[in-house]
Amino acid sequence: MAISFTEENYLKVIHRLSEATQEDISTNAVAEQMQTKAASVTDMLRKLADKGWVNYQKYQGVRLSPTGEKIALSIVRKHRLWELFLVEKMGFNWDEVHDIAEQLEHIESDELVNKLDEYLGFPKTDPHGDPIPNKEGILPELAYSQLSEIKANKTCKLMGVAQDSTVFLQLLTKLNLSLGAKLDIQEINEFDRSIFVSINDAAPIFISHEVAKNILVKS
Amino acid sequence: MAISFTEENYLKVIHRLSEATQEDISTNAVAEQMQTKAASVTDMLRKLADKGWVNYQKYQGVRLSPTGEKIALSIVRKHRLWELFLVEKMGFNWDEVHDIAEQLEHIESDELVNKLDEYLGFPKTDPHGDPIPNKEGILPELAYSQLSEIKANKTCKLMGVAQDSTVFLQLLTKLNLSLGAKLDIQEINEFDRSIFVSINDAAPIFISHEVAKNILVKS
DNA sequence: AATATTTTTTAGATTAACCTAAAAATTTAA
DNA sequence: TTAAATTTTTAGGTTAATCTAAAAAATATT
Repeated sequence: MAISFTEENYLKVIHRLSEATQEDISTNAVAEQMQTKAASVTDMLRKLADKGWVNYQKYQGVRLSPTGEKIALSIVRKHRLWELFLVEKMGFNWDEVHDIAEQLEHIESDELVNKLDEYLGFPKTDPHGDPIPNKEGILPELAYSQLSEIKANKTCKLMGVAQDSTVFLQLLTKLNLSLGAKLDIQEINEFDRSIFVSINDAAPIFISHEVAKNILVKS
Repeated sequence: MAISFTEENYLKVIHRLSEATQEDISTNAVAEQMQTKAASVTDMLRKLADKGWVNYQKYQGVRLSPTGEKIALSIVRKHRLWELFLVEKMGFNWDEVHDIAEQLEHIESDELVNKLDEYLGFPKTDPHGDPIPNKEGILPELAYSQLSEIKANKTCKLMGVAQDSTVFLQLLTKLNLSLGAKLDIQEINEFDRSIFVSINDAAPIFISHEVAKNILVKS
């Protein structure tokens, strides 16, 4: 069945919201992510339900159906492969690729996606540490912790970010924080929960709790 | 000013039709290329004229304005660079890339296009021998002849094709005809204007006039 | 030059995706 | 457990891109 860019974006957003919770996703939550009004979302949810891509009962919120899940994962796969392509092959920085990948993720050609995957060496993660679903739509679960949850005096490694907004990534870059960085937590301040941390054995600096929440690490 | 995919496709089609003639382009000609109805074309031409991308007077046909020409060339540039990328880097055949490039040509990022250009080594032509406009939108004029215009007993080299439909390109591939092939014209048959020609010094074969018209060569 | 044919435009509808404003349902709080 | 607040849906419109059918203009033919 034919699918429009808009429908793809809705499925992607519902998928993203579903990763964070087991609950059904509310109309308002979708509206906020789609930067649109709740009324428009209601219309679209009915349409997506008619097409069999979501389970939706009015006033009850929405979930992806198995077919919808498959479609969403194929979009995520494309998005992340293209992001990696842009960084690895085109020489973009990790904070510059999101918007271009938002366009490229809608290119329709399974053959192209699989060739791209091969060209990149069947990568497991994108430039932000997010896992790339494979051809079968299986997404390797990477069990990382938020830096904000790590105890003082522990050492860990930066494996990913929970956000890929330009401002956030540029801040990390400024702090010399990139994938693979070694983090030694010296101290956690009770007052504002900011973290005093040494990055790659350099002199320690302060990182806000807000930033630490969006940094994913492996012990 | 914002531009839609549809508007881009109209400008591209008007540009393509304008290459073949000095005359204004008729509504019907555009309709045929766009696979749509003349009435829809009329509406769109008025809109494109309002935006300043074409010069259009009703019943008088249409031409690209300088701005429209610039936009059209940037789409052609993207299309051809992506086609070359697909063949050179992704390993597609020259008859498989057209439809994917039709999608990729609408990706909006000057930075990406220029990086792609660099990545491909600032190529002059695409996989079908068509010239690639440079960053400034200048399209190198390649003065090739149709194989159908070459006299008997001459030798020439295959430099491009005047068509990139899958059926045509697959036929050429079957005949062992690809860019750079050496062609020795043995004889031109008066009856059907078919050509008896040796390809890369192999035993000569027959090529129809229709095929020869779509093969571009350099003497 | 008058008529027939073809091309192009206009008029009026349709569909997808959105909107605002108002109504209905659900959830929260007194 | 009612009332208040919030969320969601419905109703009715808008815009872009298309369509069909009919009217108007341009071109070709006798």
